[in-house]
Amino acid sequence: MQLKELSRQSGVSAASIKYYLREGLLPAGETVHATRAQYSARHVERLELIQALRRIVGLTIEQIGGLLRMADDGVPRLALLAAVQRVVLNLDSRATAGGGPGTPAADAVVRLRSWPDSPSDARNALNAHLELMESLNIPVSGELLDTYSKAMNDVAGLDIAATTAPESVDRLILTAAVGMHMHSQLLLKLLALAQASHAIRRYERDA
Amino acid sequence: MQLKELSRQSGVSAASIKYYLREGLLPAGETVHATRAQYSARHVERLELIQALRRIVGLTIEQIGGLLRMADDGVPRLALLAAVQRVVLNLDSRATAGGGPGTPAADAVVRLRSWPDSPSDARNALNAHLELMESLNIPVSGELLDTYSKAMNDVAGLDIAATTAPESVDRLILTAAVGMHMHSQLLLKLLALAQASHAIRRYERDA
DNA sequence: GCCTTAGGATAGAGCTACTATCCAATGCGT
DNA sequence: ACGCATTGGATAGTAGCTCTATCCTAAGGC
Repeated sequence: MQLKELSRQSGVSAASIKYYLREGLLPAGETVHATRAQYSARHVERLELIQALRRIVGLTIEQIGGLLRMADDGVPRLALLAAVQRVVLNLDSRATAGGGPGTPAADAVVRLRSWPDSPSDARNALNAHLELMESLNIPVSGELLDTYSKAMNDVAGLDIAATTAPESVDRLILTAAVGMHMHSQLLLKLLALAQASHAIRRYERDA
Repeated sequence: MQLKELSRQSGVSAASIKYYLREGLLPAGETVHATRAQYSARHVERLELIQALRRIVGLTIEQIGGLLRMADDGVPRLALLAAVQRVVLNLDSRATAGGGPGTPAADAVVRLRSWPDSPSDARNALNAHLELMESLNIPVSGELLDTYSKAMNDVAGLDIAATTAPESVDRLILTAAVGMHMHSQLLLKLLALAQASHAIRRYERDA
């Protein structure tokens, strides 16, 4: 199929497809002649992936490009999942310069939950975030971290258990990114409702 | 003090202050004469609040304006807190048209946790989100919701208990917004670490 | 042989949050 | 009294992002 047909099937405008080609999100079609290119079902799939990452997950073109380039370079799946996590869960605060000493609180959490103690984006992000909270004078008690981390441990156990390894790398990215986003948002919605409920009870009691 | 001094004390450029005045984020100073205005310590505080909401919490000018106008209109604190929650925790997906029938799953959660059963932004957002997940074919089991909501109930209990009512409304917004944002981000960082830990264990076992 | 399409380049549009410039009016220091 | 600095108001420009549109030449298909 050629550009116009690809546009029709994917629902993405021809101009946008050209833009994605320029930005390296979509591999070039097979050039038959200087002015004719063939696109395949893979291109349709790739476009659907791009749309989902843009519209549902809300990633930027640059972030999507990074993930897709990793996928095309054959990066191992675990590393790819870590990259997905980084962009979906915002682990790349500029403050996240890896390799710092680590906060005592984060170390305590990792020990308490007996999580594998290896440096990672998630670990660095946690350290950076705890330091940020400290610098803002927001207290983080051991009890709070304990409760939070226990809750997240329970949740993550279910999340990972529900994960089945998909066929293609593109689909791995799709399900991982969309799933992570939806689950984290679900968590925040439940948090909001729980907070509101507690707040109502408290205000009623005070009144 | 006049504009230049206000700019110096707050660290915000004079041009930006003018912009905030135009957008109604900052109340006009007391006009002494046609070309002279007096600003007070309240203006400095307000600017610090605006900066925190922009740079730390990442709200848009429009969202900040909405909150500040509510505060200036003397809206009750509980309603103000709900508004803060809405913008900080992203409860305003366009799909959140309140008053729908409600999903059975959400009803079940509310009953299970014995949360006050009143329609609210949080409740609507949860309903909309569950419907969205369903439309995307992402299964949400009762067990998952149970685990998630129990975790969030525990967490919210601590969050609310830690809240002390601040003096001024401006400070209420500041501590609520920054606190909510930092706590929700902390939760996501812990979720990331927990997921990564579970994933590593799983991949190791599979390998 | 003409119409359509590909690819490449470039420019514009719409959004957000500023930033800069220009202006007339006017107070303050000297 | 005079001029510099400052104010509010208006307007325009900038920068980053994601497209969208236009223009062009080359070339294949009917």
